[in-house]
Amino acid sequence: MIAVFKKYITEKVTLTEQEWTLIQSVCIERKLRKQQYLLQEGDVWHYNAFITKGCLRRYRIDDKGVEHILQFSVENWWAGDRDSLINGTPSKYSIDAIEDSVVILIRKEDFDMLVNRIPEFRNLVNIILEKSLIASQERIHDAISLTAEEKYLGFVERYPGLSNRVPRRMLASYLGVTPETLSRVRQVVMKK
Amino acid sequence: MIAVFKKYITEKVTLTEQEWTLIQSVCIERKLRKQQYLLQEGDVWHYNAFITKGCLRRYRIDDKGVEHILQFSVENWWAGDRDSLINGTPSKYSIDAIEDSVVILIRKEDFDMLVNRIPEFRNLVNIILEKSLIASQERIHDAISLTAEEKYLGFVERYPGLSNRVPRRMLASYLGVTPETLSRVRQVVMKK
DNA sequence: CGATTCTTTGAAAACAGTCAATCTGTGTGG
DNA sequence: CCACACAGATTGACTGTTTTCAAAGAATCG
Repeated sequence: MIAVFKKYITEKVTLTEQEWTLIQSVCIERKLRKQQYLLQEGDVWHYNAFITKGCLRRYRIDDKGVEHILQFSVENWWAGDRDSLINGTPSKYSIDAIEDSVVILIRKEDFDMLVNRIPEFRNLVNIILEKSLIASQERIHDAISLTAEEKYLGFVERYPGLSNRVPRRMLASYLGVTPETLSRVRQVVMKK
Repeated sequence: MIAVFKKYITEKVTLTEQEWTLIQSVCIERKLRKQQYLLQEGDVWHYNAFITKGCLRRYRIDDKGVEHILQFSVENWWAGDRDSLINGTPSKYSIDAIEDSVVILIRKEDFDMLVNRIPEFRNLVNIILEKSLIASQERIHDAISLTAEEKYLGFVERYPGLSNRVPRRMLASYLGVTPETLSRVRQVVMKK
């Protein structure tokens, strides 16, 4: 499954063979069964995780026991908890697999080494950061501006594949509405 | 007012005198009167802006003419539209001053030059990016999880100075509720 | 001081949430 | 392979919160 990662990397930046070998040398492949945790709330997160197969979610649980999903990550995207990683603090999030998945883990020290030794890699990481931030801003905008129906339609439009891939209650959680509300919203949308 | 910027920079990283001179050479100071635009929706944004005095807001206007504020920026923080800056696309946002303000503008080309020539500066920029992303994630969590009252209390706690500094209707817009709701929420909170 | 904008208040309507019951689909063990 | 159990999704009735619309009071600015 590391081939997926190589493809991803080489499509974005041009690397020498040595550079790729270096990257590969610090990659840890890990399989996750559906439901399995990659990170549990309270633990410290030490990696960057790239998903080569499957789908993960990062979420928090509030005082009332309700889950709130911050992110879905599928193949060719990254997962992890930046806050815990950078500050070394216990994570507020849990991450688990919602499908059988395969991820590539790179330890923070190794990742930093790659960033320092491979300028192209640094660029790539930076672009990802920028994109993530821009996407977060969009999501904030949607969260504070849109009705439940608009949020749902916006999600379907933005992530066409995902809306049929993740369970509805998780989609509801991601959108910040109850499963019941999502169900009703979908009914209305269907009739149009 | 450039002294504010120098203080900010030198508190975060150690620079040689030449490096600071280089930075200073590309800084453009601009005063903004209350209400004045720094960026108007539809324009392309070419800068990074550091606020040395005052307070700015970045916002969008929806189809119904309602403003939705994505960000407040006060002294010692940054403003701008990353999306437009990086992709060269017309901005979806407007940025204007909600107090008489002073900002330092650095053109994108100059900023990139600084990042390339001054490793410490690159680090600083990266840390800011990371922090912004972490903060955005927190805000998303709040937006999808909290009630109006909790959002308000959360804001007051997180930005104690700001809640009395920005007009209430703007605070409401930032939180994603109507001014009326915020007004009522505040009443309830006062009585406790 | 007058005009404008902002904030608050009130009442009604729209919207989303809750609770409970039913329906559906999936996976498991017999 | 079937039947059953279980979780997820939907539906209905109700409650509660937030919005909307309208108007009055407060603050701000020229």
